[in-house]
Amino acid sequence: MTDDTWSPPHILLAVDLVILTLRETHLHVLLVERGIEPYRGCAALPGGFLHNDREGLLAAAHRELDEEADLDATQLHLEQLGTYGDANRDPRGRVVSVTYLAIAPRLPEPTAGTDAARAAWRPVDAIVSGELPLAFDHDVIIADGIERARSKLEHTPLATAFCEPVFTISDLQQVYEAVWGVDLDPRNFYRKVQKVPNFLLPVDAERRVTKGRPARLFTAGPATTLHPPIPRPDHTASRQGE
Amino acid sequence: MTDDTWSPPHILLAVDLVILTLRETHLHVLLVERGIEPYRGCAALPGGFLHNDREGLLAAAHRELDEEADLDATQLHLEQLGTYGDANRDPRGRVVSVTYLAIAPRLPEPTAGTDAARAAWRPVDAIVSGELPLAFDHDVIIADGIERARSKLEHTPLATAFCEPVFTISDLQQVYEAVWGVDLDPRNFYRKVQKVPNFLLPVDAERRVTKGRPARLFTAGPATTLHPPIPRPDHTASRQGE
DNA sequence: GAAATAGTGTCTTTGAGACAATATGCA
DNA sequence: TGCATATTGTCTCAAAGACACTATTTC
Repeated sequence: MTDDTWSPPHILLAVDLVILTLRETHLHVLLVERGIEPYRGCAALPGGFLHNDREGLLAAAHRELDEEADLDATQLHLEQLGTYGDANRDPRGRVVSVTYLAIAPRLPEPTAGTDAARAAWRPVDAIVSGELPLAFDHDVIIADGIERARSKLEHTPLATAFCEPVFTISDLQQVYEAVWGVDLDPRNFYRKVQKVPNFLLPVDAERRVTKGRPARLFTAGPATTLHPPIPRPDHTASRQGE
Repeated sequence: MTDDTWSPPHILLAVDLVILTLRETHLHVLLVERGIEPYRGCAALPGGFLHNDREGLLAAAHRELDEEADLDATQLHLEQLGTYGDANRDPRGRVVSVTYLAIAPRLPEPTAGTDAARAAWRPVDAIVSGELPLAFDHDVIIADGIERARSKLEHTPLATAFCEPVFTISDLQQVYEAVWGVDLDPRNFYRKVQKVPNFLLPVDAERRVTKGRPARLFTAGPATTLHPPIPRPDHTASRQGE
């Protein structure tokens, strides 16, 4: 940064959270109902303004996660998604929002009696289709968050962050199918994820109640990137005509 | 965002740029010399504080690109890299910096007589190795920018942004080799990039002066993502020194 | 001619995807 | 038993990488 002269900035810095989870095989995002203008009564991402007392951005994200979603921030995958600062995105003035993407395992309804009482899980389908209008540019932020999650499923063990600490390969497949919005062959998926080194660690001699044959249980391994990756099925079949 | 009470924020918002280019087969980044404290005389990324008069973040990035690098912002690939807001990253107070990654073709030395007079291209090797100390956390920002560029080479036509409007496949290979820091087989590379639909468009019946056989010329095609990708060699193995 | 760079062919290994076949539980 | 889910096997095709070989220029 340089040493420009500048007028005293009247900029407010906010932190907003895109918290994704899986409910009933569908991807959901946590939204709150706004209590005041602008966009009063409208659905919006949980978030808030930065505390100026030397609070770091990531620390602020964790604080909002705790305050608004009543989620234990520890053990939750959290990463910076992007910063949104269009001049007119907030009618109150210049608000720049740093957004974070959080991935959570299956979770109960937000607890009443807390800041999170106004919060609820919403299926992302209703948002991307425009059925559920959102405050500010939060629809764009959510779309970016979903795309980020989709992309990271290919190369990172992010899918395990949607699962319980111990899970079956079928559980894992449901994550991929829900986030990507596709159907995958269970047999090929099974072999593929098992072949990636350090992706899944078998939990010795365990099983689980279901209808058919019991499934082996796994935990997330130490891998940070997947080699080879789990490729997302072709969503753009285009060919060159030379 | 919610409706928290908050103390009036004393936050300064800056925009910093990681401008990468290729010079003599090595990746370089544009750095300026700081004129005032803190870090006076130290190398730093070009950038500056946001003008508060409803200037968008991307617009601010373009403005700094023009002011400090004297580069024509049009035709330059520019994307948001990340936002850095650690509480103590700037001794003057709370400065949150939104960073952008810019990719430029081979460029001349920064023009004298402008804001860019203090600017110079520096090899990234000297920075990641710690030989050239940087102001603030700019070493981390540059490292993140390089990693972003490396990753995007695999799945996007970003490499063409390092090239002139018309280029040979050999030129393109040099980009991949410089950014990834590896050696690639020219014959496999040749076939591979040509096989990706809409990546390269042949320029009809052109050639270029060199020592050996003339090479065909290409321009960037309309592809936004590469199917199949150009895979980065296993970087757990060898790296090239020099 | 030799040297240098551009471009093609071919072989081997590996992974992706389709899908048959087998295993093991529950009603 | 029959059904449902889990797991294994096999086949085909495409892609990655190694590398011999041909093509076209300058010297």
